[in-house]
Order: sequence, then C-alpha cells, then structure tokens
Amino acid sequence: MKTPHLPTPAERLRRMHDQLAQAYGPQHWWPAETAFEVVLGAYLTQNTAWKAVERSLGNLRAAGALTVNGLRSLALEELQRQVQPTGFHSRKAPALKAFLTMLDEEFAGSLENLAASPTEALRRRLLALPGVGFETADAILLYALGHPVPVADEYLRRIVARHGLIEPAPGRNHKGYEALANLTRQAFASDAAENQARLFNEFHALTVAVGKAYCRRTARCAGCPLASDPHVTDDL
DNA sequence: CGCCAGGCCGTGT
DNA sequence: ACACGGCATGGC
Repeated sequence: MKTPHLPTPAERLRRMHDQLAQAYGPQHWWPAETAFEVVLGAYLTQNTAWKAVERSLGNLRAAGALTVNGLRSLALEELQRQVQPTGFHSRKAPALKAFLTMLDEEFAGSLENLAASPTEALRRRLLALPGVGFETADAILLYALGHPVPVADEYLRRIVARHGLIEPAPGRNHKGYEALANLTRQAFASDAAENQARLFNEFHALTVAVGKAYCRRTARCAGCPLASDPHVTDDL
C-alpha cells in the first residue's frame, strides 16, 4: 500500500516550478546576445529594475562597449556615465573594470578560459571580486558560463518565506542564500545531471516572472499561479 | 509623489 | 553570526 505523506519542501518547490512552467512557458533566459552581455547585465541589475538595465546596455551598445575589447577601451569615467541609468554607478563601473582586469590578467581576456575552471574554484574567484555577491556570482556561472548552479534571488526568498517552505524564513545573508540554493538543488535532484543547468536556468527565470507580477514587497497575490500551494504569510 | 527594483558592502553589536 | 544603513537612478 502506498503511504500517504506530506510533501517535502523540495517536492513543493518542484511542484511550484511545474506550475510556473505551465503558466508562463519557456522563458529563454538570459535576455542577452552574448555571454559578456550577460555579465554586464548581472552587475547592472543589482537592486535595479531591468528596464533601467536596458537603458544602460543601450548606452554601452552605442559606445561599442558590449564586448571585452570595447569595454576595455572605455575610460572609467566614461563607463560611469554610460551605466548611470542603473544607479550605483560609482560602485558598478569600477566593479565591471575589476572583472575585466581579472579576465585579462588571469584568463587572457577570454570568457571561454574563465568558464573552463572548476565550478567551485570559479565561484570563489567571482565572489572575491568587488561588487560580486552570491546572486551575481551564480547568475554569471549559470547564464554566462553554463555551469549548473542554482540562482537564488529576493523573489525566491519571498516565495519560500511566504509559503513557509523553510522555517524559520531564510534571511538575506550567507546562510539564507545557501538554504535557498540547497532547496533548489534538492527540488531538481532527481532529474538527470545533464538537465540540471537548463532546469536551474528556467526555474530562476520563472521565479522572476512570477515575482515581478505577484510577489513584490507589497504583496499582491491575487491571481498568482502558485496560489494552490499553502500561503502562510505576506510578511517578508 | 512615494515606493520600489532580477544586491552588495562596511560597520556596529 | 546577524541587523542595519548607504549606495543612485528612473518607472509606475
């Protein structure tokens, strides 16, 4: 006989992915033409609406700075002006230059060389860069370099907290991030290894899609595709 | 007009 | 370890 059991948090999260995939369809992330453009977007979108990122990327495109060579030849002051629409430019511009310096000095200016490093060492190297925290590092790893790592963001943190998947609710710190990343890994642990990068890719994109629509700081959950999963609180 | 966005970092406890 | 405030701009 089958034993009735309550779904584990990982099973619930996997079910949420399935519902989001059905509701929203393929997301085709990351929205960029090249891997380097993904890196730029990953920095620029930090605590910033994607609409603003598009403006900054448009400036960089007009300046021919969407490539490694193009950005390298752009003076810091000029770069700072180009990325001004995304805010925090006094931090983001030097941070992008620091990424470029690392790429040049340690990987011959090649993203392919960078991507060839083992995932764990690569993640540590990215986290050592100024302006690169857990989410930015993992977004670069997954979307620019193709490594199979989950990406956790504020939307996922809210979804997990509000649906009570993790108790107590994960905080915005290292421990909280790792808890969200581990939960996501568990959710897809039974999938084939060669599919995990694609699943992590799609899941984060879907998380942002539902988050933008229904999981803002001021909760507006009416109509959310995840409504069938028990929702315990609207608090952050 | 006020709130908020696909975080990160330095500082204080 | 964890909370908290600063960082900046533009969309809605």
